[in-house]
Amino acid sequence: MKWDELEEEPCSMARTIGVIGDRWTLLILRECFLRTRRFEGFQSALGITRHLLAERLKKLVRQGVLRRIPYQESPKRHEYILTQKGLDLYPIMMALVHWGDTHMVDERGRPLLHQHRKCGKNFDPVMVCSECGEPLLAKEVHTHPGPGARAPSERISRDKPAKPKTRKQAA
Amino acid sequence: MKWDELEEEPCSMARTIGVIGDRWTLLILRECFLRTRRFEGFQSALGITRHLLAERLKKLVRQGVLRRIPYQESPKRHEYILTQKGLDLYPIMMALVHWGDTHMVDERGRPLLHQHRKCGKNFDPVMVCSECGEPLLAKEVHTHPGPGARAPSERISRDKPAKPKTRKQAA
DNA sequence: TCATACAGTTCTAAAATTGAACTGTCAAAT
DNA sequence: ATTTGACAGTTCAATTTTAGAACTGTATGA
Repeated sequence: MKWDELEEEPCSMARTIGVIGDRWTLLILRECFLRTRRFEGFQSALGITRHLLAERLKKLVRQGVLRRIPYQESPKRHEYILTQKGLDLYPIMMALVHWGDTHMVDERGRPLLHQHRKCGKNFDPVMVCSECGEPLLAKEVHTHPGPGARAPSERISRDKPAKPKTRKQAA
Repeated sequence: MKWDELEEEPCSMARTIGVIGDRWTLLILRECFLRTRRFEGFQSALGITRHLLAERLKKLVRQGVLRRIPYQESPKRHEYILTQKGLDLYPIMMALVHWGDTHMVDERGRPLLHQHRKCGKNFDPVMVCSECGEPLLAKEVHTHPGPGARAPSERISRDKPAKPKTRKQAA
């Protein structure tokens, strides 16, 4: 599977991954949300090679996640600013941070705290159902094909139904 | 930056990316949430090379995201099951899907609908503040260093304060 | 005996990433 | 007038990853 094929998969997650699903891109986006806007800023904050940084920024601009805006003439200089499409990545960023806060902190605790302007408190992000407002648990969600689903015949096979025949003892 | 260094960064997002931040790993996890459990199941659903699949599964097991459980003796066969740590990735998956649903669908509409058992409706995931329950907007969140932050002197520089000196006209 | 299911491992070729140097414009300092 | 430094890239060889295909080995059923 080539990476531009990802964007044509009938799967919203695959398409998202096609746009932001690599390590450097995610780190670049972290910096965007931390208000970094310029080439040198990204480069020195991340230690990414200039080559890759240039390429990733181009891709994010092409995808409409960042906008390249001139801030100075001669020599022409540009800032990279999140578009609305980019700002909409915020829940993904927060979800990543929260999982790290939950499962990857050391004895010292969280590297970063988040404060909600509206209520003034440090918070964790919680994902809830848009319809009833209850927190979402994987077990309580059922998926079914939507209008953009691939026809059943095209669908990729999953595990066989485990037709148990006579196998020597499952453990 | 090497990839195991990522996990030692004082940043929860970087650490999370160190565990799940590559394209195949994310797709493997999608399959896990869609109930795929076995090597062949992942391989045929994703078209990933067997080599990479084996490696990624090993890493996810090492990281405690998946557990490798025997389901058959001779030949020994195992299933890969999400641990609680793995199940906790659900908000990340849903956030990825939701962004794709919002920004990457074609005319045909969403490939997959999600139904919440509790309320019976198809829903979108919404990220809210754990303290006040309001939806989170990037603009309304302030970050500040937590106990696990790197000492200020070690901190990486961001853009210069744009000391405007006398430059020829910003556009 | 032969074909098939399953879960890998091994190998080479192709692609992506790293690291370092280089380009070019302009401002400020010497 | 010349040098230095900031900035935003581009170029290129060397290394690392990934892709693609074949191979290993146990066991079942035909």
